[in-house]
Amino acid sequence: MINVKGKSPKHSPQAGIRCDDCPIQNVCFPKELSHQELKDISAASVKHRIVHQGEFLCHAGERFSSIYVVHSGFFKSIKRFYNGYEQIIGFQMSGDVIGLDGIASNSFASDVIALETSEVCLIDYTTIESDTTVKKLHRHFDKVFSREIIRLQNMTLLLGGMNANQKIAAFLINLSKRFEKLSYSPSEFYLRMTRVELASYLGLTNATISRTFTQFKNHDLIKTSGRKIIIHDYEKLLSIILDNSLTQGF
Amino acid sequence: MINVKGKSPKHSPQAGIRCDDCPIQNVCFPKELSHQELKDISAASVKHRIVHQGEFLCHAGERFSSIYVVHSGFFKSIKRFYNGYEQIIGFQMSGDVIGLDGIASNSFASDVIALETSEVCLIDYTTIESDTTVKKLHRHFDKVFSREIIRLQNMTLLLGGMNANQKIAAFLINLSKRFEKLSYSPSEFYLRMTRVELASYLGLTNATISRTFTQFKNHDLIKTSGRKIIIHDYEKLLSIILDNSLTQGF
DNA sequence: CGGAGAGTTGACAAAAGTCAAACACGGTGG
DNA sequence: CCACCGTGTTTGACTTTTGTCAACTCTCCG
Repeated sequence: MINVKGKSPKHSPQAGIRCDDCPIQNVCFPKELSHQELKDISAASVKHRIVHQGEFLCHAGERFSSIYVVHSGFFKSIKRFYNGYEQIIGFQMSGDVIGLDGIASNSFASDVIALETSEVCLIDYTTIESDTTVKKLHRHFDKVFSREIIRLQNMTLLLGGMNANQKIAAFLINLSKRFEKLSYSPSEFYLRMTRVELASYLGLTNATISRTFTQFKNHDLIKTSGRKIIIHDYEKLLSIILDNSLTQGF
Repeated sequence: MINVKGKSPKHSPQAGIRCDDCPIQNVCFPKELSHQELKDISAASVKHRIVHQGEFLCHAGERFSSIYVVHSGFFKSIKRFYNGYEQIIGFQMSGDVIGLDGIASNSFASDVIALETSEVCLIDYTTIESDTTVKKLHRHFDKVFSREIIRLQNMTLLLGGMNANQKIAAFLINLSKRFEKLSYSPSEFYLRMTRVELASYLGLTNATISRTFTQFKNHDLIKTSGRKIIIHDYEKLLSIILDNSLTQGF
């Protein structure tokens, strides 16, 4: 298991940054804003913070209220898995935005840790929302956005951290869940894609897909005939994803 | 090279769907909307379309104006690389949202192709924007969102489709560009992360990172001493990413 | 000067890719 | 109705890439 952990957080003082002469103000605000608008908005909804090396900018699960923009310094963001596996899913430097994954569920989806002493700007998410009736719709689409970001984050975990067995088990379980949500059978369904398409999706080759399906069949985890999939042992599929050692074992 | 292409698009007729009795209406609209609000908004900004198997829902580069929600059927989305390499970055089924990557630059960032005859709902992006002054800010943050989605899409390409040499070349070039944008030297910089962190990010091990750096040094592509990187042959690094065959060749 | 953490390197093992042959299966046309 | 074709799938033999484990080196700091 790779150690990508950060130190426990310490005190985080305020930084002395002003938005109106910030060289990366175009990251935080649209160019079309007048000088006065920018001043007003930044006064109302922007704060600044210093984060020292090794400190957490935010923790996965922590309540979301601000989007962060890196003013100076360097961060890593980490996604953790239930079994303790963790993987870096991004490095952020000056001008990069952190925390977009927090909007979907009002809590951050990854840990972010400073790799050197850094300054960040906090943009208060609640105050940049509009007051009109369309606000609801915007809020809604922000969540859609954020969910897509989380999905892609999970995709990087899968592609960067899993072997072929794990990837395919994860794929099957994911599909099973999605079918169940739509009130279709979670244990018996047809794939709509070819093996080649599946291979492209999972960063594998179709030969490996085939072999792994065969392997899963031989261990009575699933039954397949062509595109039809029957999941026999959901729990074992899950354990393959979570526990690397099992993967080799069977 | 994997063939994940779709057929050339044909005629795409309208589908007969109504939002107010749609089982997945909560995907397109927030729950808090009244029945009347939902009716008004859907009348104003939602259209429907049938896409037959093999047809494109949208092309990368095509002008963006709507977000798509899958009503029924199955899609694949594909990201293409300059050199012709292509990779599937997602499968979408009923309730999944397509096209969020189009907001950043007003054009879609990936091809989306139907794997079976499907119905989609088009949500007109322009009409769901608010009219207040805060509109600019929202529009701005939508772009920030969308850019993050595109970054993660590119990450899945890297993790799913590249070998160690390509991943590391891509990482160095990406970092070089980002430093250049911030008016730092693009050819000489310090890494802020350990080899272990880099390995976690790229889905490799630190041993492989080290070996690849050494290999790059031996071929005069870069010079390293500890965390300091000097890029000697940017063009060759680029060609490693783009051309698989070169990767083996040197 | 010594110790800790980070980085490099070597020997070997395991995973996945490559290439090619064989097989399955659905659709089409004789 | 059946032979044939094309597309997709499975499987085998072999190769390449990357991982694993461990030893060794380097560098920075106290």
